[in-house]
Amino acid sequence: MKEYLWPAGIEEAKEVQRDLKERVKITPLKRTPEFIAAADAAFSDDLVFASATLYRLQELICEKNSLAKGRIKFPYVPGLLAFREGNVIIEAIRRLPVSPGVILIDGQGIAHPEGIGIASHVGVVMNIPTVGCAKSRLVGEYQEPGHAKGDWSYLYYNGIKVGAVLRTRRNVKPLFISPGHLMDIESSVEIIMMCVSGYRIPEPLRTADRLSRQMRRDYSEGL
DNA sequence: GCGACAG
DNA sequence: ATCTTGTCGC
Ligand SMILES: [Mg+2]
Repeated sequence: MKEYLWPAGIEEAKEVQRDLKERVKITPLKRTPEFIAAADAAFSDDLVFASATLYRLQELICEKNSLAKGRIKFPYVPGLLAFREGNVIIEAIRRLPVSPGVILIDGQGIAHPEGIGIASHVGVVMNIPTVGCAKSRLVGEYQEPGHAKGDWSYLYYNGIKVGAVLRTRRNVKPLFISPGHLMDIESSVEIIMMCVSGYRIPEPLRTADRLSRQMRRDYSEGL
């Protein structure tokens, strides 16, 4: 009665990361995908509500949504976010009618202490290109980007470029973008900018965020 | 030992 | 992330 029932403890989780990080591939995205997906999660006392949404990238129009639910199996530990919401998010993405050409994840890609944030983790597991889109910094140094929409600067970690600090809206706090898998920094910035519709957060992620919270609401109300 | 620390 | 009303600024 003192044991936590996690699939993997802190140490085991780190071992999984050491294994997965070797499979992360950073490379420019050749062709612009037709479909892009975004995923996010909301929480209640002991449940994880994940959602995934599918958009046509060029038109930026929503095509489909999907959901998945599970029990919380891991605490939030900076650097180990994937073990808290990764699995449920992956299940939600798998429930989409078509496999997306690229996925946006709420969190870091390789801009992570071990080079394997949740976006990279999900990308490697699903073997699909992913982009990490975080609202704040986990690691790295950078110079404040210009104040105009589209301005950005590189994010460095241990002297290496690991991402971009991107202004998606004029005079508003920038986003921390980093490639997850089968993607590079420049391609990531391009993809994100194609998804900004006037708000700081890219449209698909705004939708995923709303869906997961709506799901939690409906569930708590017994719907 | 202290401070930092995605969601 | 979540708990929550009003308030400031573009
Ligand atoms: Mg989130």
